[in-house]
Amino acid sequence: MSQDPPAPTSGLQRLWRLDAPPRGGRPTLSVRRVVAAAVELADAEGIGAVSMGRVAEQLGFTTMALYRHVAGKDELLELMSDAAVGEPPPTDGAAPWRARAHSWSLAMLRRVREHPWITEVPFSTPPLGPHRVRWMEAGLRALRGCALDAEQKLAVINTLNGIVWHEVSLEWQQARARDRAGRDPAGAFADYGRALASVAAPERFPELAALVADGVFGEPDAAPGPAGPAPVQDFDDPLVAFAVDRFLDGVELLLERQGGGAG
Amino acid sequence: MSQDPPAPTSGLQRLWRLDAPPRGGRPTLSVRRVVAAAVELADAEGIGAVSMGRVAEQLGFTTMALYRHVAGKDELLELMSDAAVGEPPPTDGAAPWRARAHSWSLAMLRRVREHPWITEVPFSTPPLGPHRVRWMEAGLRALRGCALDAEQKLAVINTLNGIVWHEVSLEWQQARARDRAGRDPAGAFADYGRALASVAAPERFPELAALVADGVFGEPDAAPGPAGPAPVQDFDDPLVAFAVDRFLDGVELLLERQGGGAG
DNA sequence: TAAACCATGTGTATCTTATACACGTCCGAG
DNA sequence: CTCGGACGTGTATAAGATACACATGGTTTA
Repeated sequence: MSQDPPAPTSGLQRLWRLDAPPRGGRPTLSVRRVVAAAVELADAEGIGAVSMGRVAEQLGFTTMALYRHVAGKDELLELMSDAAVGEPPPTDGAAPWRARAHSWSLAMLRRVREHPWITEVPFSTPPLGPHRVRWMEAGLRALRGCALDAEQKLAVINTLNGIVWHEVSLEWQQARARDRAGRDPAGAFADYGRALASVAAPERFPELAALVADGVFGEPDAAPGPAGPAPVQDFDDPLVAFAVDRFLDGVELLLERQGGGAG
Repeated sequence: MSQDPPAPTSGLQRLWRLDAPPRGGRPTLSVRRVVAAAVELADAEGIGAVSMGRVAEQLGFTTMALYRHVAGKDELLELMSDAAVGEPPPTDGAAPWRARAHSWSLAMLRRVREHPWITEVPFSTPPLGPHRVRWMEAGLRALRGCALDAEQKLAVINTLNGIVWHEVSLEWQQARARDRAGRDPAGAFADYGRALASVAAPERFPELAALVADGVFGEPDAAPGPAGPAPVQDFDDPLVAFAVDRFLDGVELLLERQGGGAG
């Protein structure tokens, strides 16, 4: 009755106490290992493949063993996505805020791309995990010296986050559509461009049709082969970079208008 | 063999053919009705509540009846989210692109807010439904007369989308956290602010702690009552508006730099 | 050192859901 | 009038989450 008052936040606590020393005895399983296995599984086969059973199997334990370490699947998902974003990179104290914000965004982009399934996890909670919180802190630190008020800073990092997540989410969906087409040549279009083309009648969707014709979604004359391996484009960021840069330009502009210079 | 070649895209087709005339005879159930019922359910109780069974019950049919009209739950979800975004508002031909883009974003924001569960639907496909596509078209139309190239226009509307969705997603998560706290006063924090406060130790998270202290996440001295009904803030958009405006400012700036004026 | 404890795993049972299949029915076409 | 197909129904199956009660071995306590 002394060491652990049930505390109103078991969930949150678990989120932050991954390292609680193994309490009773043999430290075979652990939250860390469970989460790690789950993340690995998701990386390999998507969140769809993450079931309590599969994770347990991966670890060589029974399904129910997991419940000794996580409250349930929801909590596991929360832990997974927090773990997957991992640690933010250090903030370059010398760089101006603009450059720091930019690289913070790109770092996040890369991280999320490594675990694209994060974008599919149905979050039930706003970001409260230790890693997420550390990214927030890092983002705010990046904006130090920028003359925005607290609310605006928060809006800035939220927006950057939104841009990045949305982008990865789209990439991911397209990639999936692509390889669904690979597996089942009859069931889906080889790529988003072709699908859009089939659907965007030029009379009703002139603008869209023009984009498609422009090849913005991929060359329309790319081999329509039954199930080409689809050369995984690795546009390393032009699209996101565009968005991030425009947004940050806008923020800079605001600062200039407001105060004349950077605080 | 004349009216409906099986076509490689039954899914896509169903997405676009909601109005196919009732083929055989009595038009009791229909894709429309199924989707409508599902949307209603999701609006009322969240996507979590949407199961084939519940939807069927809602309509007074058996679960299996639904399968005559949709291929399965995934397709239903796709149809639902397309239906939920609905029709984009008309484009104001007279307004400048900037204003049009702005109101397009706000229209989308409002729409998504009406059906916040959309942000939780695990998309397996890039946007191909008729409504989604119409929103894209509308977005592009809004950008007509703006001297961006095709790719950039696409990036702009994607970004605006990302900003909006991410925002709604956050609002939604916070709202849920809030009323989870209401239901189970011990299980979660009354609000995000308090939760963050409990977690963001000032020594390790100075920036964040400052924000929290600033009351950016809600006043820290708000009654910590066991389950206050939590005055649902209705910031109609200041945060999103900030993001959208900054971004569009950035785009304008780019155009000025590029060409001197708007095409 | 012996006894009690408790954290950890296990096995089994249950409940919810999605979905395959086969059957009956009623409509309109020939 | 009869046949075929669209539409609903009912039943069966399988996956998955999770509650519960029990076994076990190290830790702690008397």
